[in-house]
Amino acid sequence: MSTSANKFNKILFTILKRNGLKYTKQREQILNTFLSLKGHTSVDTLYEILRKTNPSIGYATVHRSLKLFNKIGIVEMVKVGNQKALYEHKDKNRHHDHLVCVKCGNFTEITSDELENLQKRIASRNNFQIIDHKLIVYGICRKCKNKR
Amino acid sequence: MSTSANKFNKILFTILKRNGLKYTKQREQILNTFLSLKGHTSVDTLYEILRKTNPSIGYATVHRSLKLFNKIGIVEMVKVGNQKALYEHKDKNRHHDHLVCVKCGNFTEITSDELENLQKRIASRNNFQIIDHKLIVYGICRKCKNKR
DNA sequence: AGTGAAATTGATAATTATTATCAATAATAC
DNA sequence: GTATTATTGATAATAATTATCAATTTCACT
Repeated sequence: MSTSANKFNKILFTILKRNGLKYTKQREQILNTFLSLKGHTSVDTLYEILRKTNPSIGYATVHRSLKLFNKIGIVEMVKVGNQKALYEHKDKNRHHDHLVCVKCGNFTEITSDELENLQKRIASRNNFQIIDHKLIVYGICRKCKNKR
Repeated sequence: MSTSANKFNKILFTILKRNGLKYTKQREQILNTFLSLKGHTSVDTLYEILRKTNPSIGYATVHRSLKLFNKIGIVEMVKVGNQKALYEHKDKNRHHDHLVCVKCGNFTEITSDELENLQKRIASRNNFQIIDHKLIVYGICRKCKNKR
């Protein structure tokens, strides 16, 4: 096991403990495999990959774990419309949002300090205590624009 | 039928026609009943209300119609997480977004020119042709903050 | 007004993602 | 090491949405 994986595992252990949860082999595997992937990963995709190294892992466990990781703040969940949930790495410091192309379905990640600040102003105007926000901009990406 | 309903019906007819769709009694009823309600309406709620005046109307028709109305731009759809879709009146001129309270589930509508402009800047930076956007801010509303 | 092509409806089945159930197993505090 | 408690894996249940399809309705065109 690599040093960085070891480091992640310690962090995982600490966070789970802090939340009164147990550190399990499955959770370790699921998180490490998830972190080895880039971009946006669905439960199904991750499950299929995990099965190669651990054929006995259960689908429900993968589903539950990703959901749990999202809840305790170590992975990010993105949902667009009725589509299935996708999970992505959590930026350590910056929240990011998404441009979604309605033609090809691809995501572009965006970060914007202006948006973070604007959000705070809007919330304080409404006497609203922000926990999080999700901005999805729908449109047509550069590639698809050029296609026509 | 009221004058305003008549007006809506003409608009509906025009928009349907423009989209190559037919004007039906059901679509008229569904839209008019929907417009007579305030706030955020689910398919189920609207279906139950419609059944009182038209017991033979089908659930699928209500579902399809709201979805269609959203597609052709005459009603707005809001989805939060895995919850069922809610539909709301479309603001004629202004897009609006939502603050969602994670405690009580209530929505607060917000409009922001700053956000509209910011969105445009972000999109143009990414060479992205905007169609629409949805911002949902999750947090705790004034009422629930004061409750504790 | 009548007609024919095409769209819509209503009932219901199918689909899909997610969540619940529960006995067996594993992790952790003591 | 043991008791307690959470988690796992398999699968069933749930819930929203979408597909199917025969019967009906709309509408463009005479």
